[in-house]
Amino acid sequence: MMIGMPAKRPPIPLSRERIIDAALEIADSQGLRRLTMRRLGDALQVEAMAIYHHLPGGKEALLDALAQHVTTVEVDPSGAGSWQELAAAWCRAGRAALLAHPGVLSLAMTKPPKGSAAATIREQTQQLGDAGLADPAGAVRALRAYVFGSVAVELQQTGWADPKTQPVEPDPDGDTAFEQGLSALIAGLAQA
Amino acid sequence: MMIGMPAKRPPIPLSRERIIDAALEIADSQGLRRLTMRRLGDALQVEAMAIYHHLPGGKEALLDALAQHVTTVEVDPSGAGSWQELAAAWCRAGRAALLAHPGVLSLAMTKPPKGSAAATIREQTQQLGDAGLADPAGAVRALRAYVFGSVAVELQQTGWADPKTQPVEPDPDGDTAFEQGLSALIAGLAQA
DNA sequence: CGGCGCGACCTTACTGTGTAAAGGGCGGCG
DNA sequence: CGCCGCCCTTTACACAGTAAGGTCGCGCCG
Repeated sequence: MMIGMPAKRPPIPLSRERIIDAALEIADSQGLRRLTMRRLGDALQVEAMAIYHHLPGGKEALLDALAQHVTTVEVDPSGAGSWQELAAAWCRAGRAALLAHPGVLSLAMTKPPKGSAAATIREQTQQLGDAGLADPAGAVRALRAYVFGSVAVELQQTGWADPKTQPVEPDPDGDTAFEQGLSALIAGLAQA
Repeated sequence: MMIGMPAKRPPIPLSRERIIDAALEIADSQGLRRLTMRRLGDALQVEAMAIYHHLPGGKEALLDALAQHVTTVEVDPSGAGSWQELAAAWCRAGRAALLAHPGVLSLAMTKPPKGSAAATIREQTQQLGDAGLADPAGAVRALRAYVFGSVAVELQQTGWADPKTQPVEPDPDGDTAFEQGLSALIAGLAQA
């Protein structure tokens, strides 16, 4: 009797997009360590091995894709009057993308940028150069460093990983701390 | 015949210190993903389970210890004439400690600081406050962010993880890039 | 000097994980 | 109607972390 046979075809047909979204949700809600092929399969109502069909390269490729996802942003340069504003806009966008998925921050910082992530960096460099900044490559490097570090420190202090530990005194919230350091950095870059 | 019996006692008696050192070496040379209890045991000429005796808490505790190890530094404030110099000294020390063990950077940035790592932060804040800086907490936060991010970006660009990928143009070496951004940040903090 | 207790290490065993390999079944094309 | 190819599942294996319990050797007490 074929009545109760477990549907061979999944409810909706699985795609790279869906896989990455589900992976992000698991990583964010339960931590990277608990992001597992089988668990990911469960979330997608599919056996773990089905994932390999849409993501050749297995888990390594998945992690690369996640890193890429949170380091790919776009900024419209037309809204900025000066390179300072433009730089700030890029930094805020970058920070927002990283903060949106705290679970994969360590991947974003560790994995070398490829594909769209590398393209993002090139675009940012291009725009800042066009906006009149001398040595845009150096500036982008410093700005990226600050954005990465800021988000890392912010997540540390909000005690995102590990429950228990955060006996640090009440900070100013992350936003204002970020803006303060950011304007300091940009001011410093101006007189370089 | 007791001649060939595998020595029950290891050549040298295993200690928390030795465990952490061996773990750092494995993580640096082969990557965090290959740092395994059994492999660590092999490196120490011991079965994996022996480690648990000296490191209650297992792998989680080990990773915490590693993170702590690369975020614990000391700086002698007597050599600095201004808070600017002092801040720079702290940043250089922090960067050196992180660069010394690239394999565990992601842990250092992810895990909330505990124990000696937290003490390091408190000490830095204290010293900068004593040196006349207003809002030392905010400054330390910004500086730490920049140091973390700088090292991350530097390791990305030297292609530390993943072989293949680093089609970025030849950068200025990490040292000078770091110093440039650092002086920019400190200059910006001065006029805040 | 003989036993003995205890701490450092080992053995075994179980659950989970990544992934290669091979097996289905459902849709469409001839 | 039969067959093929795509997606997904099944099965299998090497290796991960770690709980439980065994074993050896050292040092201490009598």
